[in-house]
Amino acid sequence: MNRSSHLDETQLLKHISLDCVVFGFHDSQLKVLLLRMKRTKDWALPGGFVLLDESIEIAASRVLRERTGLDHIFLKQFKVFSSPDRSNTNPGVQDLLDSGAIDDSSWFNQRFISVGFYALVDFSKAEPTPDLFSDLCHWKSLEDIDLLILDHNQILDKALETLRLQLNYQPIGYNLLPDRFTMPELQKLYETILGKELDRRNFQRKMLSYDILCKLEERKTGGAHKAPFLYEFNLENYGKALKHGFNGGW
Amino acid sequence: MNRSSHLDETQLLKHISLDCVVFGFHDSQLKVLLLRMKRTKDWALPGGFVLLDESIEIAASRVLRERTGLDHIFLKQFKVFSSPDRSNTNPGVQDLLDSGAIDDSSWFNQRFISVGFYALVDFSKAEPTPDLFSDLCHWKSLEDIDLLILDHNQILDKALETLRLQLNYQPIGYNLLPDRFTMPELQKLYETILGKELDRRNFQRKMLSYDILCKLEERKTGGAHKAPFLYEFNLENYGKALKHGFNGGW
DNA sequence: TTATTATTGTGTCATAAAGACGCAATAATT
DNA sequence: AATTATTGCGTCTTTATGACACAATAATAA
Repeated sequence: MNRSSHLDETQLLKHISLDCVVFGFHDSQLKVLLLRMKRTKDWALPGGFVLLDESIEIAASRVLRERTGLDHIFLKQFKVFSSPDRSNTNPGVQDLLDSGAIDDSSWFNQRFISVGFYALVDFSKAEPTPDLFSDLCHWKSLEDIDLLILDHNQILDKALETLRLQLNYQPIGYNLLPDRFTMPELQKLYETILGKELDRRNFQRKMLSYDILCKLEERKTGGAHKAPFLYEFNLENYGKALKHGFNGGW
Repeated sequence: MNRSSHLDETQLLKHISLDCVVFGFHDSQLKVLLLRMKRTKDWALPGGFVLLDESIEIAASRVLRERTGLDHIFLKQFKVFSSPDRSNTNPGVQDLLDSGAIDDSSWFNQRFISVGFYALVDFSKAEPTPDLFSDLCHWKSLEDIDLLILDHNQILDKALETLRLQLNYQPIGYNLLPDRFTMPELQKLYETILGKELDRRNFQRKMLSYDILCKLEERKTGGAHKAPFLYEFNLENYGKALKHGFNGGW
């Protein structure tokens, strides 16, 4: 999908699509970017197709640029969804066609194999923007999400599972938090992703041991209690940690 | 690809292929299954295409069944390779066409996005079998592999990287070793995958702590020295470990 | 202005995991 | 029967994790 008002199918690779699970963090909640389909009002993950001269990664970052206004988003493939009947589950392609939500049946009627990506973005910087087929683009809290079109619930679940796994061997936060943040904020992010509470003091000890944080002189005032220090990521070490991973194991 | 003598392109999903990095373990070495192209004698990873009614996983297991004679192989997607010029690297599609290695130019001339899988198989049980386009199917030691067609070197490297990562949070061995094995054999497998030596006693302690092994009464005789005990995997716990993973971290 | 309150900064102690290494037992070979 | 390389099992030290104590403090309430 591009910014123009219609799909130029001749420029797209057939049978291949991509879907993005875009995570943001706000009000101590994990949010996901969703689109509402114009006519059926069904909700869907942002997605798109691959131009003839694009890699799938380039296509995904183009789609995300269109949906969020952001460039250089953290983006990772996590699974290919290819069940031959994936277009017939939940509100499926036939429902969308029947309802008129999709007017270009020849393109959408083909079988698609979809590459799932998850993305981590700074909630405060993204500007949610609908695509050609949707009238709304919104952040939704995980618990507020029910039925999505096609196999998008499955895609979302798998993305979350992958994100939780990633937490165990890679640093997270740089892409989801503002540049400067407090230790409690970082901890809350981890707790939200994991879905469980962590000990404040042990969390800080472990996080500091990774050597990816810079403690600033400044504190974050305005809260109702003792002002916590601000931190920022040490990008050099953060990058190394991303590359090499924590928890070697062996 | 199927067992018949030609490709029935009408039954295949266009633009989509899959490539498998099949790992085996033999003589204390990690091996990978490779095909030699009929005319160019270039080496390639086993791969194939997706039938109209198949998921990509089903297609991959079909391909592996054809290449190894084995069913229910451990198989995992690890990355999609989609660079628009991937068919023009190394010995690329054009070279294959020029040399006559491929006679069906209309099918192979399209752009493919390839889903990379890695597989773990019991070396002793597999029966390497060439496909339509190859005259040899062989196990090759990692260090003996040089230039492969297309982006297959890149695919192989990424598979190995993924396998090493997997070692840190999942059990490995059931798919690569015979049913009964000794602790030194299991250790050697880990050392080979990781490319480094491990302390014998610490390895055993850690491995036993996972509670996925059953120590048998019997020992493996025939070696030149003290006979080591035989072990087998406790499949129930092994399955749980696969599902839940080691090294929680948080 | 002072007391209150919830939260933050820092530290301790007990337990568990990981790393380094010692030594006797033993299966085939000399 | 002695030799040799390897295995089984253990110890000691260091590091990481889990659970919790207590003083400091920023906004708010009295």
